Amino acid sequence: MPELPEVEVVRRALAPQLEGQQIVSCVIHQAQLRWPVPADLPVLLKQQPVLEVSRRSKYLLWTFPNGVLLLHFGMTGKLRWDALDSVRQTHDHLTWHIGPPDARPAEAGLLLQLNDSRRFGAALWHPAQAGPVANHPRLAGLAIEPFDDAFDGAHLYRASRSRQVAIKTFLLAGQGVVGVGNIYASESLFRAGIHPATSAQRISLLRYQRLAEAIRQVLTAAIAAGGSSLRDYAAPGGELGAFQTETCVYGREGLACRVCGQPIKRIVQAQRSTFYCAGCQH
DNA sequence: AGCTGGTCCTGATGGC
DNA sequence: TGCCATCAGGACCAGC
Repeated sequence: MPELPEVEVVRRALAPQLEGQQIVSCVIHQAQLRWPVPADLPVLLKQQPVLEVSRRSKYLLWTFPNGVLLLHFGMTGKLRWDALDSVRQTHDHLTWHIGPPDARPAEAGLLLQLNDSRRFGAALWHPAQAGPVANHPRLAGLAIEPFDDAFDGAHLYRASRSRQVAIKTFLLAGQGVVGVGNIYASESLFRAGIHPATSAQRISLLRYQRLAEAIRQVLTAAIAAGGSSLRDYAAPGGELGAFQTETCVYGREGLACRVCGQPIKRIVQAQRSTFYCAGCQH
């Protein structure tokens, strides 16, 4: 599932391919995603140049002169390049025809498909006249980015005061830092040696400093691992390969901990699986 | 204000 | 072999 590292990997691949190009056309095949895709999106995007491809939390942002397109990949969303004459595949919900900035011939360029079988993803529009995209309702309340210079243990510590929920649940809620999903929450807590059921408000500043560092390390490693599998992504006909990040605890219930050998445990917190090592995490 | 549980959706899985 | 029930999961949101 796309978490922050996956979205960042996509952004890095997509930015040089999209920036400076124009949206020749845009077609909505299925408007019913997490929220309805704006019906006027094809009109808004037609012949608009892509100025920048950026990211906020797990949202991929395409900036145009007249506004910003926000893409969220939910559980199963992905982008795929296709040749112009390709047949649309099952669950391709949005198609962009991408071409050179001053392209007269409509046959120039490639198709970019948004494919999302579970339709937990989203495609939203933020008009330029509404001000900075950070004002968008979906972005306005988001916590700090994990790679922001201002993100550290003290930040997590402050954000967790009066929060009685388990630290794993607190991380997933995205109120202390964004972009840490179910996989990386378990992995970060393992790396920091913190038991996932610990109440967020009862974790010391020192341990939060370790956790903040662990989050950065885990996400950095995941982004680095994604780079290799993504190489094909940008090529026509290529696909985004399965993300082969080596996990320490996630999905390893019953297997030996890579550090101490104890069997990895699985519990359910807030209806989400959590994996941890009772030997390493307290 | 904080917390719990429901909700959207489809594909994979397992039981019978 | 086929059918059906169950489950996973991001993130919002209603209701306590």
